[in-house]
Amino acid sequence: MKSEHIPKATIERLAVYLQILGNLGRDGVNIISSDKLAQACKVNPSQIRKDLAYFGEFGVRGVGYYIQELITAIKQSLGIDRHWYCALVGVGNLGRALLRHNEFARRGFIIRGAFDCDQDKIGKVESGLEVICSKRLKTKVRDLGLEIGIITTPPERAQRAADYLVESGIKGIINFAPARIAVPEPIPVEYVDYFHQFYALAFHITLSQHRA
Amino acid sequence: MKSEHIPKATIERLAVYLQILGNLGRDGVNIISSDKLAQACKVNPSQIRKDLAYFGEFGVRGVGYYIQELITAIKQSLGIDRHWYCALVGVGNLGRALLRHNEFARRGFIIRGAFDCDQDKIGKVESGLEVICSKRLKTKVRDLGLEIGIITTPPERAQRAADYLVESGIKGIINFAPARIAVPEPIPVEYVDYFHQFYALAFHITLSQHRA
DNA sequence: TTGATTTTGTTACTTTTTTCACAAATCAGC
DNA sequence: GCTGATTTGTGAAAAAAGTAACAAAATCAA
Ligand SMILES: NC(=O)c1ccc[n+]([C@@H]2O[C@H](COP(=O)([O-])OP(=O)(O)OC[C@H]3O[C@@H](n4cnc5c(N)ncnc54)[C@H](O)[C@@H]3O)[C@@H](O)[C@H]2O)c1
Ligand SMILES: NC(=O)c1ccc[n+]([C@@H]2O[C@H](COP(=O)([O-])OP(=O)(O)OC[C@H]3O[C@@H](n4cnc5c(N)ncnc54)[C@H](O)[C@@H]3O)[C@@H](O)[C@H]2O)c1
Repeated sequence: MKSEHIPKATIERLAVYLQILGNLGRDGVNIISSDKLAQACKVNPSQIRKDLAYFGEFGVRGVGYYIQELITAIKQSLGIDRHWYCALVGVGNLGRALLRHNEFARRGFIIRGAFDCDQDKIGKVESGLEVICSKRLKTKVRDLGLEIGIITTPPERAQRAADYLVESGIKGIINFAPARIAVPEPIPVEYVDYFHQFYALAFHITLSQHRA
Repeated sequence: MKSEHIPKATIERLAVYLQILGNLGRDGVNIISSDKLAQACKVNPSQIRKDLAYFGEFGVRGVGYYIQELITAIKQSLGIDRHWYCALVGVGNLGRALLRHNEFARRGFIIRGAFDCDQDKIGKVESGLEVICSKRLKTKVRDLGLEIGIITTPPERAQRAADYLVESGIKGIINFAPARIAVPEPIPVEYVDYFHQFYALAFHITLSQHRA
C-alpha cells in the first residue's frame, strides 16, 4: 500500500507490536498470525494488518508473519534500524540517570554529548562523557554528528535549551521537562511526562467507581 | 453537556492544558480564551471547548476562562483533586529514583508502600519507607489504603507483580516494565515507556528527511 | 494436480473524532 | 438600558480512524 499520511496511533501501536514480538522471539516463537498478535496486543487483527500495510507487505498469506522478519520490517519503518547520536542538555538528577541507563545504547540511541550551563558541572565526567558548556552545542552537534536533543533541564529553562539545540542544527527533540516548547516548523518534538499516565489512571479508576 | 464516553485523546489533552495553565497561572495570568490557550497547546480552539464540554461548563461567554477555576475544574474532572496512595513493586534503580522524586507527593500521588521479593532488600529503608516482602502486599494494601500499583520490576517479572497487586485488591496499575500484562477486566493499566517517544521521533525525522 | 484450509492485503463500510459555524451569554462604553 | 464587540457551548458537517468482509495467495493432504 505505502501511503502518505500515517496516523499517530499507528506509530504508537508499532512500538507495542515491536515490544511483544521481541518477547515472543525470545521465547522461541518463529511465526505468528495477525490474529494471535492482536490478542497479545489487545487490538483488532485488521488493525494490525492495516498498520503494517502503510509500510509494505511483510506477511505470507495462509501462513502469517515470520517474527524476525517482521521485527526488522517494523524497525525499518520506524527508522530505528540504525544508530542515532543524541545530545543531552541538563546534567541533573534525571540527566545523570539517563546517561547511566545502558538501555539507550542497546536500543540504538547513543548519548554522545552531555551539556550543562552550570560552571560547577562543566568539565566533570559523567558515564564516560565530559560535561560541556551548552554554549558550545553548535560545534559539538556538527563534530559529533548529533541528531536528537534530549532536554532534561528544569521546565523554565526548557525553551532556552530548545533554542540552543535548534540553532545548533539538531533534527529533533525529546523534552522531559514539564513545559511546552516552541521550535521552527520542520523540527519534531516529543514530550515525555509520566504524570500524564498517572492522571489517565486516576481518571479511569474514578470513572469506574462512579459507575459502580 | 456531561457525556458518557470520553476519548482517550481528550484525557491526554486535558493533562497538557493543565500543564500550560499551571505555567500561565504562575506567570500571573488570570484569564485566558480558548483561542489563546489553543495557540499555546497547538490545538484547535473548538477542540478545547469540546474537551471541556464533556465535563461541564467552566467558561464565561464573552470573557474566557478564569485560569485558577479552570485548573480546579480539570483536576476534578480527571480525579486528581485528591490524594492517591500508591504501592511501588520492585525497589531497583528505577524504583529508588521514583521513591526519591518529590514531585509524586507534590502532585498527589503518595507512595506509601515499597515492595520487593529480594531478601537482601527487604527490611532496608528507602526514602523513609521500609521495603516489604511482596508476599505481604494484600495486608498492606488494605491497611495503608493503597489504590494504585506501580510496577518497576524487570519485564519478565511484571506479570507476577501484576498478579500480586490484583489479588491484593489494587484499583489500577502503572507499568514501567517494557512488557504487556494481563489483568481482569475492570482494572485499568497504563504503560510508561519513553522509548515509544524516541521511536516516534526517529520516525518523524526519517520521514522529513525522506521528503527532502 | 486438485480441492480444502488458512491467513494475508485491501476495499467497502461503520464509528469516532475533529472542525466549522453560529446562537446564546457577557461585558464595556455610552 | 441599549449597542457592539467578544467568546463560549453545541449541533451539524467533515475528516479520520477503526472494523468487517472477502478475493488473492500460500500450504498441505490426497
Ligand atoms: N528527577 C526526576 O526523576 C524527574 C522525572 C521526570 C521529569 N523530570 C524533569 O526533568 C527535569 C530535570 O529534573 P532534575 O531532577 O534532573 O533537575 P536538576 O535540577 O537536578 O537538573 C537540571 C540541570 O539542568 C541544568 N540546566 C539548567 N538550565 C540549563 C540550560 N539552559 N542549559 C543547560 N543546562 C541547564 C542545571 O544546571 C542542572 O544541572 C525537570 O524539568 C524535571 O521536572 C525529573
Ligand atoms: N533504570 C531505568 O532508568 C529504567 C528506565 C525505564 C524503564 N525501566 C524499567 O524498569 C524496570 C526496573 O528497572 P531497574 O533498572 O530498576 O531494574 P533493577 O533490576 O534495578 O530492579 C528491579 C527490582 O525488582 C525486584 N523484583 C523482581 N521481581 C520482583 C517481584 N516479583 N516482586 C517484587 N519485586 C521484584 C528486584 O528484586 C529488583 O530490586 C525494568 O523493567 C526496566 O526495563 C528502567
